[in-house]
Order: sequence, then structure tokens, then C-alpha cells
Amino acid sequence: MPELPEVETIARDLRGRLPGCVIERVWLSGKPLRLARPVDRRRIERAALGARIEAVRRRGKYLILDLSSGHALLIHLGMSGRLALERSAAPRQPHTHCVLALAGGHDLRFVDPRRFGLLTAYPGAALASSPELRALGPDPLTSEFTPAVLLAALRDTRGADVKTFLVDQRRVAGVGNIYASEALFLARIHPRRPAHSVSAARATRLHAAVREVLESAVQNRGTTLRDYVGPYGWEGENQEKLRVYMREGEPCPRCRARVRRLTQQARSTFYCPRCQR
DNA sequence: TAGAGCCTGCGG
DNA sequence: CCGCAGGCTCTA
Repeated sequence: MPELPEVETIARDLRGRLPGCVIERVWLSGKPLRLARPVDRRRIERAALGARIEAVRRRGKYLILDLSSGHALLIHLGMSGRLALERSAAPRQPHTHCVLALAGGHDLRFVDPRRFGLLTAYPGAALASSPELRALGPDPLTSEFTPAVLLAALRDTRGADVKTFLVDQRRVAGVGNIYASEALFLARIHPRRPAHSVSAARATRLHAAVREVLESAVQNRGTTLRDYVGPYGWEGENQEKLRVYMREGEPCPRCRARVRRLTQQARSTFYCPRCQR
């Protein structure tokens, strides 16, 4: 479910609330998450029990909680994951897999019906070189993401089309299915174009489009198409701003041609067949 | 670099 | 019943 803007929204909401909080208890459902791997209770407890939350960060689609123990919790929400900040007395939602009980009567709860998410912990010094974070490409909202970097990565790609390139986290960290379609529409690039055939001029447009689409989605607090909600249950507003995603058959906002859907890597892509080349 | 697989829920 | 869903990883 969540891509960069949704994870960034969650990080910002949590940042207003979690730093300074002490984790008093840890509860785990014991159900396996990503790759049918069970959450490692000892790892989580060693990192979190009795620790104070010092900072909340995001890297790509990952959330990071830096703790006073010197460890960090690493969280990925997969397709259906949510974090919920709720009173400890409030009933737990179905599919709750982790509860961090905070001093003062509130919980941070990890809820994930499909269990494609990930929850683990690393010593702070080992986090950046962890298997999860090691290979991530540049975060598109940082200064590391430049037109030249994007162009070089496109040129380095053999075979893959530009849409598949955009959702490859090793190339750009944080773009998923919604924002790939939206960025390609803004940049007027056809999703089936081979990545290495994207010209420098198009790469510059794509760079600006990726930034624009992600930044405005963050401003709009993310996209709620089905069930994305933030830590307080708030929905996003960005679904109203989507130009092509989930709009098959509707008129293109630029040229009025009908928006089409195609399938790439078993995922839907939406685009305008007239504007995008 | 395709395709399958991991899961549950929803809408047609 | 079927297909499909904001992700990622392992396989051939």
C-alpha cells in the first residue's frame, strides 16, 4: 500500500509524538511476515525494551526508529501495513502483529493483514549496511537525486522498460506503482519505453516529474485509494489529484484522449497513449 | 529479467 | 467464483 509519500506522512506524524517516549513492553503475534519469516522477538526486545525513542526517519519506503539503546527498529509496511498510535486500553485491530507499549498509556501498533511487511532491528552502526537498506538507490527527495544521476542509472539499464526501472528500489528508492504512472504521465514518457532509450531531455523531465509528484503527494498527506491511513487513522487527500492512476477510460487531463491501462511485471500501469512517447 | 510466490480482503 | 490490490524476493 504505502509508497514514499505515505511513509513520509507517517514519519512526520510519528515525529510529532514519539521522540522521548519510552518503550515499556513488546508484544508480538508470532505470525510470520515478509517471506514467511517470523519476527525475531529477542532482536526486537534487545533493541526496544526500556529504550527511549530518539528519532523517526524514513529511507525509501522504510521507517526507522532510532532508540536510546543504540539500536534502530526497521519497519516496512508492505502492501497492507499500517502503524497505529492508540490508547493501550483501546481494542486491537484484527491482524495486529506488534505492539510497542509506551510509558504513559499509549501503544504504537503494527497492523498488517497480508503480512508482506517487515519488522526488525539492527545495531545503529549496522543499519545502513543491512540487506534491506544497503542496495537502495538515491532517495528522490534528497539532493543525491539529480538529473545526471537519473540519466546515468537509465543508461546503465539493459532491457527493462522505464516504468519497471522507476519501481526498482535499487534505482530510485520510494517510487511505487501509483507514482510511477503519475510521474511518467507528467514527463510525457511512454511506460513501455526502454529505460536506456530515455534521452537526456526526457530524463530531465522525468527527474522533475518524480520530484513534483512525490512532493505534492506529501503535501496532500498521501493517497488513500482503498485503505491507507496514517497513525491517527487520517486518510490522505492525494487521490483527488491523480491524473491517470486508476482512471482507465477517463479523458486525459492534457489532451482528452482516453486513459489506458496495461500490465507490466504483473502490475497495472495507467497512461495516455497520445501524450506519452 | 520474467514469473511465481508470499497473504488477506474486496468488488464485480 | 474470479481478478485484483500503494511490495518485495527467490527462482529459472
